[in-house]
Order: sequence, then structure tokens, then C-alpha cells
Amino acid sequence: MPEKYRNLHIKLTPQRLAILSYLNGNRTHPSAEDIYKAVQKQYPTMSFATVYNTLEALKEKGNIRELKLDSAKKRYDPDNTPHHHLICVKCNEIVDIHWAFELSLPDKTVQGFELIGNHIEFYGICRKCKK
Amino acid sequence: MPEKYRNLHIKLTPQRLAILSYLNGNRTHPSAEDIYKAVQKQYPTMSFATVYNTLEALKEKGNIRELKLDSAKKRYDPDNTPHHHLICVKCNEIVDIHWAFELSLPDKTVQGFELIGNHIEFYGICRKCKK
DNA sequence: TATTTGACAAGAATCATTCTCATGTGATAA
DNA sequence: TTATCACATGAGAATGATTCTTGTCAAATA
Repeated sequence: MPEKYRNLHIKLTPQRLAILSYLNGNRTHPSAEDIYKAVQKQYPTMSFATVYNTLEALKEKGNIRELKLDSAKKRYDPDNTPHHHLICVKCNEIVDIHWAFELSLPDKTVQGFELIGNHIEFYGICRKCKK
Repeated sequence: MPEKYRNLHIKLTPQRLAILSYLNGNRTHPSAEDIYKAVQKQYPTMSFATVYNTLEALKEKGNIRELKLDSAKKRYDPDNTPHHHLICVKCNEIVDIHWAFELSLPDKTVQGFELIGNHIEFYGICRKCKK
């Protein structure tokens, strides 16, 4: 069992390990379907229920982030260090932006909200789609 | 016909005017269903097709923005001036943040993307949900 | 007037996601 | 060891937002 999964405190079944192994180091920000298809090669009986249940558990533990950048489907990011995203408006490719910004807000603009965090979406056209 | 709709260049039917009138000045970032319910009071035969068609047309003309902040459904913002959003992680209330930020990126981080724009999501807990 | 164009509305279709439920399995208690 | 419990799995049904289809209608134009 990889060191990084030690503190997950969820039952690590073979299916869950396969999902974790697919996510580990993955920079493609896969959807549930991407994960399902990939893991199904190894576990032909894998069901979407298991994929979604596992993603939900990982999300709760803070191991992955759910992205709303793609309006057609949720996508997941296994990199839980703070970072932002750049998305191609044509093909929906997502790349990570590891660059810090100072984003403080004047009190009067937050209307009594207790601020928790932020996330920047950059929009653009990727190299492939420009051609 | 209100001045601001002059340059829309779409056919302004009664149904569309009702939708525009509901959106005009609306700061609640309504979903398609919110719009449907509101306009249905005036036009009982209103259908979702008309709501979605109209929203699509308005989006194309740059009159409204489609928001992806709420993963359960698309929400629409009739304010087309540049601004960011603050969303309550509990009730999904969205408020506008009219505050400008300098968000330039070093070339090496954009991986050949042609940058178009950006949008910041601030997360927090609203006054009501804090109680 | 005849024709064309595009909007409307009802409902069907699609599709991502969630739910249900029967079954299985590993851990723990007796 | 055996019984019980908690929870994961998987097949498929259900849900619900959005999109599509199709027939009808009305305004605009020739």
C-alpha cells in the first residue's frame, strides 16, 4: 500500500486501490466515466456505483478535488495542493496553474460571508485547438 | 422595448421579453427552472424549450453569462460587466464581486494556450448558513 | 397572396449522477 | 470457531437537468 494512502482511513478494497492507482499522478482531470473505463479493464464487473462511492469518499477525505469547470460532467483532480486551472473553451482540456495570487477582498464586498477559499479559472484555447 | 435590448438582434417575442424582464436587474443568478417558474405565471404554456432556446440565444449575443458554480444545474448571470463570484458552500447562494484583480501569468505556465479571460470563485459560508 | 423563416410548445430522448437492494466480505465479539 | 455487524460491491432502476424532435403558428418578405 503506497505511503500516501495510509492516512485515508477508508477501507482499501482492490477496486478502490485500482481507482487510486489510476488517479495517482494523473494530470488529465478525468471524469467518472474516464475512471470507470480505465479501471474496468482490470475489473470487468466494476460498476459506476463503486466509482462514484469511491470518489465521494476520497473527496470527503480531502484526497481529491471535484472540478466544476466542465459543465457537461464533473471532473476530478487528484492533486490536492492549492492551485488554479486553465481550461480550453473548445475541447475542455484542463491544465494546472501552480502560481499563487494575492486575492484579498475588502470587507464590504463579502456581505457577511465567512471566506473559506478561492479558485481561479483561466479560459483559453489550447495549442491543439488553435491549429 | 427597453433601450438595452435594441442591439440584441434576436426576435423579441412576448415570451422572450418576459424572460428578459425577469432577468433584468436580477441578482439571484437563477437557474433555467427558476426562470421557467417565474415566467410561467404570465405565460402558462411556456415550455422549457423556449427558456433554453432563449438563454442560448442571449448567451451567444453576450447578453448573459452561464455560470458553472453550481454543480447540480447551470445558473445564469444577466450582469455582463466583468466581475467575479462568491458562493456559499452550504446553500449555493451566489453574490457578485465587483473588484478587479491583476492576474497575469508567466508564459511558461500557460503551455501554449491563447489566454482569453479568467474568473475567480470565492468560497464561503453566507450569513444565513452561519447561524 | 404565397412563401419562407424562425419561434413555440409538448413531450420524447439523452445522459450524468444517484439510489435501491440483494449479495458478499472482512473485522470483531461472543 | 462461529455469529454478528458494518460496510463495499454491482446490477439495474430512478432521477433530473438539458437537449432534441416534430407539428403548428405567426411575422416578415417576395
